[in-house]
Amino acid sequence: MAKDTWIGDIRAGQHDGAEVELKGWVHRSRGSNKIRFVVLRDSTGTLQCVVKRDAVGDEQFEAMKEALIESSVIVHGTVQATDREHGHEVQVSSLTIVGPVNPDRPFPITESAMEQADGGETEFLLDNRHLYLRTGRMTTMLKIRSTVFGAIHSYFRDLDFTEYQAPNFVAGAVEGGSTLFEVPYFGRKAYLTQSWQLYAEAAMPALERLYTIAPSFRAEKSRTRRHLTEFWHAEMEMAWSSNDDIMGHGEGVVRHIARSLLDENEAELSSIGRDLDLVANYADNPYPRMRYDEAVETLQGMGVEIEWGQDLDYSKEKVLTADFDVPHFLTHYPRVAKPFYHRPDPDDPKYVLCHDLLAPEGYGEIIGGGERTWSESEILERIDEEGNDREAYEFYVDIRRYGGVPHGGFGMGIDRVCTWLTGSDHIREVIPFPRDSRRVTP
RNA sequence: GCCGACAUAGCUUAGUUGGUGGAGCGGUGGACUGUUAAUCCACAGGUCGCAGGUUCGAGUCCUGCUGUCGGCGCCA
Repeated sequence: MAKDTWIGDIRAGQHDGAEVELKGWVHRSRGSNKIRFVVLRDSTGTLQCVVKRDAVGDEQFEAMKEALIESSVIVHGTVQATDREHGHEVQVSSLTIVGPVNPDRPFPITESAMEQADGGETEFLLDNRHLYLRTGRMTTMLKIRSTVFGAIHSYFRDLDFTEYQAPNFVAGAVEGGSTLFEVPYFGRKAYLTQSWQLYAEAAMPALERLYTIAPSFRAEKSRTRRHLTEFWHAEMEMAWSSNDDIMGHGEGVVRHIARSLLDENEAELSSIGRDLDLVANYADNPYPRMRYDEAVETLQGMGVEIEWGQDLDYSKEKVLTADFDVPHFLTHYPRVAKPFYHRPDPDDPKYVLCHDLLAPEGYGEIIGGGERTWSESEILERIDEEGNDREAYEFYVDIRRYGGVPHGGFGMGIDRVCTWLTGSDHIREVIPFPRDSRRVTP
């Protein structure tokens, strides 16, 4: 039963002249009542199969004629190298329709629907997501996405980081003010996690260097092309490290992702129209670091209305990054603009030792991180300062009572990185079943 | 939470100052032995999102509702 012949291999010339058994789905079918050209699709590509009535007999020929788009079929035939469009085709000797498609409900996704969506993902394509995944564009995105996940794992594992899992049911918030998804929990309230960070800090004295790839949940009613309510979060935490050390790894992992895409998915990137030189730029060049104050001065110099102490919102990030040709780090935000766990700068406690990584081309923030407040007295002071409940963070504070050390980490929005590196118009383009404030189905 | 758009066949859409809703794709039937979004002929397919209102007459104008999309804020 197992499949052993793949369209990608045939197109690479590995089966020229050979008899093959090919399993796949009908992508297109056309022809006359004596000869049909069936473009077959599998996970590795498409290939034209030539079905002649004389070769397969009336019964199989009629069956093929009736097989609609996305019918699953097994064909036997001979691989032939040709000068025609696909380079290779299969001369079919026999075929079986495995799973037919009902003509009352034909495959509903048309070229015009996809062109019109232009990556914008119409309601129809979102409703029929299980079928949209089969289209070339979505299949390509899923392959690129897989490379990105693999690259994150290989970056951290090659540097002896340990992969570590935090709970997804939690009792309290990480981000001050962010909205949590509340779930019933045996008569109590629990929440879906927004970040593994607090639990990562708990394991930091044990593992010293740790990372995770996990979903995070935020109940924000955001209506933008860069937000999901469930997104994939790559996070790392490291003992004995400074803000600069952490940024080094943020830059390292992003450049490694860009390099991996060039090494493994050049054809896929080209097929969705991505400029490879841009991606190479992101892989090969260092990412500059700029202090918050500098950014504010730059913006003020450009005539943007901004006061010191304000967080930089997306519209300001966009103005700031307009001329950037690689991602830039923004560091040393005002203490008042950031949550309690950021460590105040010992040289000037008006600031915290933190960083955001801003992607170019207007894609916005892809990483947020920095040093953590690590002494008991300082963390209590910061919790009180923000009016948080000490009790809710008891275990978090307790970590610091047993050999606290300087440490830090970051969180990276993997879906945002995928959106940016593929040059996509919308974060929904790079995840199979996107979740936002208005959609949990299919 | 705030602001702004949109809703016509399975899909993508046209529809002029209000006057009998068209097309392409897809489907069905037929023709065709080398097609590349194949081509050609024919047929089927519509509560114009829902509910009211104005009018002799509403897909078109007005009100409300629902849904969807985009932007802001917040963030990754």
